[in-house]
Amino acid sequence: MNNKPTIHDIAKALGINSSTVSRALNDSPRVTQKTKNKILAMAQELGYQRNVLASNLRKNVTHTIGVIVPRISRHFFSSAIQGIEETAYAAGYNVIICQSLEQLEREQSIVNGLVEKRVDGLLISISMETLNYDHLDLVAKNKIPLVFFDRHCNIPNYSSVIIDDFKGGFEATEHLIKQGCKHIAHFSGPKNLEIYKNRLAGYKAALKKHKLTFNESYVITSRLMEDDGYANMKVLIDKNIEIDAVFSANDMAAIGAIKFLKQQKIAIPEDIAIVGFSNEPISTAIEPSLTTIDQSGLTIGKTATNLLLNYIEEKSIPEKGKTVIIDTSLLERNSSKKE
Amino acid sequence: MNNKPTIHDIAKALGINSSTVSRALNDSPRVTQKTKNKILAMAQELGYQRNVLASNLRKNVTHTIGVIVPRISRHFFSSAIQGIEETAYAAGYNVIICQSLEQLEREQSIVNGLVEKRVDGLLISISMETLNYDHLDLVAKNKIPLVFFDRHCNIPNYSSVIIDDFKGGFEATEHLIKQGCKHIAHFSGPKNLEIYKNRLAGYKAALKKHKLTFNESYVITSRLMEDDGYANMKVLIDKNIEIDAVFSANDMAAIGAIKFLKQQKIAIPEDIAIVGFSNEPISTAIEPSLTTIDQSGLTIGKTATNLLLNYIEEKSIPEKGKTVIIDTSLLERNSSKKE
DNA sequence: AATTAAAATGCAATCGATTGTATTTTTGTT
DNA sequence: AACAAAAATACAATCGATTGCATTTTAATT
Repeated sequence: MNNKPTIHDIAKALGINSSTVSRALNDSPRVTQKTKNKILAMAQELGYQRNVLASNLRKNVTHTIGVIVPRISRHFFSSAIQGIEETAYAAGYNVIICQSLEQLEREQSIVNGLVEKRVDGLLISISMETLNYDHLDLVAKNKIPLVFFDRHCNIPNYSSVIIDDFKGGFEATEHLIKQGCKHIAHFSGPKNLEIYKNRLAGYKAALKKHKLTFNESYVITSRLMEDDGYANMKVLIDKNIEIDAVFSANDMAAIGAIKFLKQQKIAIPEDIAIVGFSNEPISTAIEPSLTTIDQSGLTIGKTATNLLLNYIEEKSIPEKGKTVIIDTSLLERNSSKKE
Repeated sequence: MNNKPTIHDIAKALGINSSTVSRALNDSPRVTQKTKNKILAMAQELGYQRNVLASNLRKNVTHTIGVIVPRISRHFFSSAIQGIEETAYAAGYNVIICQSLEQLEREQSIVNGLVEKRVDGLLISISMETLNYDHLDLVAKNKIPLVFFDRHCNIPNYSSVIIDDFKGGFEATEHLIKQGCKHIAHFSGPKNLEIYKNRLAGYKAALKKHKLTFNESYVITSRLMEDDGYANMKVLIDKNIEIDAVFSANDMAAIGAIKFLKQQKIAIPEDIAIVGFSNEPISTAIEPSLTTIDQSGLTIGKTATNLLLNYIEEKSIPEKGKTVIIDTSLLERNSSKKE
């Protein structure tokens, strides 16, 4: 039986019109308190629950925001999602989470599905494969507000909430230089992602400032999984490339490198110092503990959601998106402190 | 302008009826291929997208499943969510994620909201505060299929996907006994959660099997955060309670204990051996690496979702829920291996 | 008491797709 | 060519809430 009570049932039971019931339930000033009380009591009695589907259809909203991340289980993303969910929930919005799994095709189909679902807004951290942005045209065409977080695109119309990757890369590298390192390798990620471009740029800038020459062969690009870090480190050692430090663009690859070095009994930080990026929880547990750049997913998620909710409630998408930069800080730990 | 084309626009443009358009778009056999082609072409031309809201209202489905977890960013839950999302996505369902943040009140209000949203099914891992289940009556009343995962309730009507906590607790403890430990403490979690009751029961059973006496004062109950583990360990040491091992009901508390012991320069595992539970990624990074019980969130998430999807598609909720038990295994690492 | 303004409620269309039934068109048979 | 059967399409109600406009009721004023 699908006999969930509707406003019509309430109306009939009270001998009044369903429009009045609707208004009463929405606490409209057009209904007397007396009638409201009667209606509320009857709603309670019948166990009425608003049919959100019908309401949403009529009002053409969903109070739902779509979130696309590469992978939920990555710590950074799950903390960002935590921040997103908390902020959205407080504002009365639900969150639909989808994973691109780093695949462009999946990302495209997800965007399509979410637009079809009529989400009120979108938060996206793009996949490593995302080189073209045609799938976002649909979002623009439907005037759905969109905010990038962390992994953003360089499209002027959209807003982004990101961290200062350049500064992070710069500080990480400068820190190594101050420890006396002169030959600093860099593990970088896919070049279509701005974050990795910027971390690399920060690295280069720090070298330049301290008059160290940039050496192309010191930069190894990979997908920055733990295994990649391990393999990268192995390549550097096997090829006998003379380095005394590594700045890895994320923690996982740094951990991989540390594991390889420990196996080879190469001293960290004495022989090779390591700095990561992101402050994953694992970075405090590994030995030596990993120096890294703190990047609060929670803060990024909250900020991005607040920005998006603003656009949604104002019902206007700005001509020119703005970029909010969340500050980062260097956490000095044992993998790089030489004194 | 809200001029998204509807089936009526397509119908008008072709001089046919919108019901035919609807059937064509749903690939009904009641429409000729010729007409279908015309309609599909026109839909393409107008940039038509189905209004899922209207469709859902009419069909009284949402193709959405609601997921409630205590906290997204906990690694176990984020992997479970990853499994849930992947399975749901493959079946054409979206996933709304909500966090109880371990608060009963929040859990209640979330359940309410999701029922109101007319989710097709629910996956829940209950909060530490959840002692009464009245809020689930609404779910039953609305005949919404519900599957618990990991943190389940002992309500016979519902299905659960859980791991064999008893066996895990038993194996963890027996492993310590086989290493020669005779005074094994246990860090337990809130007693309203079946998982902690069962892990404790496994612990007791192993003691009994090996003729070790169970000592009430060896069991410390807390919320099992890292800080709790640290504090628990401190209490044991400060009180001079003579123990040679700890079985912690989760990894985080075990890590806290390790950190305290390392500070006190107490040797692990020689003086005190440690076993955790869950195989968090951090457990391989800590030194000594943590012996633990492997518990695949991904598998649990996938299994629970498949079970739920079955109930949803069969449109029947079984009288008696079933319990699926996912196997666990002991991962012997350095925090407990004495030889 | 009559009049009018204001407040409360009712009416009916609407959001867009779906679907049971009715009608029209096509196809096949003699 | 006539007719029945089958196939294709059209009609209209429906899902449940919302909302502009119309009508009724109440309150205020003279």
